[in-house]
Amino acid sequence: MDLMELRQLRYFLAVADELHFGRAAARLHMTQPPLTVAVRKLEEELGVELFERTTRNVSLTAAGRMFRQRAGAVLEDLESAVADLGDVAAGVAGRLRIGFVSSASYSVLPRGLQAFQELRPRIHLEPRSLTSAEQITLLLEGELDVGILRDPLSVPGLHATLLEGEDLVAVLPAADALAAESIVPASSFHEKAVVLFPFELMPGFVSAVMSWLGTAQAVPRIVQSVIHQETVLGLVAAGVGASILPASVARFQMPGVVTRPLLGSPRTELYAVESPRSHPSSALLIDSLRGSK
Amino acid sequence: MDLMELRQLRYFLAVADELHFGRAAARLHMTQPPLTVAVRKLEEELGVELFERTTRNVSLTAAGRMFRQRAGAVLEDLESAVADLGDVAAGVAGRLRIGFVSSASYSVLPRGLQAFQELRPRIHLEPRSLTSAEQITLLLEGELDVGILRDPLSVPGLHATLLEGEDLVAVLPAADALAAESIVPASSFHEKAVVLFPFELMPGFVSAVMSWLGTAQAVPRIVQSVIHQETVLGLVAAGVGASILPASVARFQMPGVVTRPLLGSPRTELYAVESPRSHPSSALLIDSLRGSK
DNA sequence: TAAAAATACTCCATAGGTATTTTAT
DNA sequence: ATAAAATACCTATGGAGTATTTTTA
Repeated sequence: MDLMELRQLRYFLAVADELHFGRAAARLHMTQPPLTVAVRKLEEELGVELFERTTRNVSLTAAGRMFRQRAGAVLEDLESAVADLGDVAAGVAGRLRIGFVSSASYSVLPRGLQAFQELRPRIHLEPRSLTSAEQITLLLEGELDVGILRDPLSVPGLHATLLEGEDLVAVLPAADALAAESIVPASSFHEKAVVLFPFELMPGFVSAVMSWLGTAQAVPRIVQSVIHQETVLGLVAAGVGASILPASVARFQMPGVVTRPLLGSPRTELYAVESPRSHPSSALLIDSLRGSK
Repeated sequence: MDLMELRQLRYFLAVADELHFGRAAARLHMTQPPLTVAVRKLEEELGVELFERTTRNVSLTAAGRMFRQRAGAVLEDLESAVADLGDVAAGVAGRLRIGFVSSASYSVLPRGLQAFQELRPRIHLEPRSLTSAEQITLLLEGELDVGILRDPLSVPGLHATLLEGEDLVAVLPAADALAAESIVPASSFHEKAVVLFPFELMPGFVSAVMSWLGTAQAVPRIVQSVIHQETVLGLVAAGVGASILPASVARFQMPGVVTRPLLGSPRTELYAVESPRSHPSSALLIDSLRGSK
């Protein structure tokens, strides 16, 4: 059964169409004897008679009729796969696996994907919400074509493109003393209860925050590490602690939470990172993300 | 493109699974060099790179990922077709194309098909209402596996099995003078307006009727030739003419129509006819039709 | 430097050709 | 008697093996 070959299927289908070995051979640009032999061999391998033959008449058996249908469909499927291959290689078809940090899902991502989809309607986009660390792992394994993440620690083998920079802001419970300030210095976070993203999952972003705090030797007390911006805001509103987040959190307008600019205007940056063995349209996607800021 | 072979697809899929030419070759019970060559050749034929390779790392390209899906599905489809082949050849699966005259659709057919379907649930039955003549043509062409028809003129190459015999009856408008008789002789049809099936479409049945009429040299006036029993009854009810039909028409109880037995009790017979190149379960179907009379 | 892919070559299995025979109408 | 499938035999392409080289992490 492992010896069956497409050649034999093509021969079988030609004979099934013509019901005449001579004409089928002509159509296949070959002579009749090897065709007869090849079809016989196929029947032996399958253990089933596909044709009833006399020297005057060739006709399909019930099994042959069934196999004609199925084998024909198989060949068509294969041909359509081959036809699509060129399009995928050229980057006009296929699927593109995209990772993104949740904070990208409100601005860059939706607009960028939409712009890209208009250029490449036959590419199926598969965006997944992932942490920066997860994305870097998957990008290196080739399981992701493009990652959208914050402040990547530069990783060898991955090329990063800046999508947008954004100021960081202090996120404070309304009742917090610091809420009275119009601008918050790093020193004021010293010994303060703080809710932050876990370093392991967002190494770039957290180290950016830490380096700003380091300018004033401020060492905050990390009371919680949580992954999602929304959760951070909830904890701040509940008075668990203060936090530092990208300015775009202001979009949420959460009651009981106020935001203040930071002294020295530290920034966080959103990058698109391309896998070395990514889909050929990855570059175009990154352009779309940059263009639709 | 016409040179692609299943062997190459199997090789490609093995390498795509292992992402390592050496291990893939082992799995295929072959050595590494010819595997490398075969995959390279496949890529050349397709005009597309399926793998990114270094001596340290083999990974799929976007095109390769797509082709892996599609080619894998193609192989599975083919294997399932091959697996089903045995069942079709053994007659436990497949489709069975059945022709029947409309008058069989009330008794033999439904019961017979149901009985058969219980024995062979995986065979898909395809019954079609056809005239006797159409059935004989299709049976000879191998386009039909079994035909159910009346009084076949014996045709070389077709084997007929008697399913049931039935008396013929006179079918008369209620107002007809013959309706007063309790039994109708052939002679009374001489010169009489008669509605009958067309000879070309039901040669066996019509010649049976004619031969009975011939016993009394009766020559009726054929005023209409129609195909369906139901239409014949409508015309008789409308007073267009008398007719001769199988006794089972009594089932219809049509107002304005009476039936009378015929002198000499001529009969019509329902046969199952098997195509010479029919499905292996044709014989079983015919048994089912006979058994459930 | 070591592991793995690529290249070079050799051999033989088999696909396909030519010539002929068999068979069914 | 003839058309077409089956058989016999031959040839050569190319698939697979062994030995070796090249590459990169």
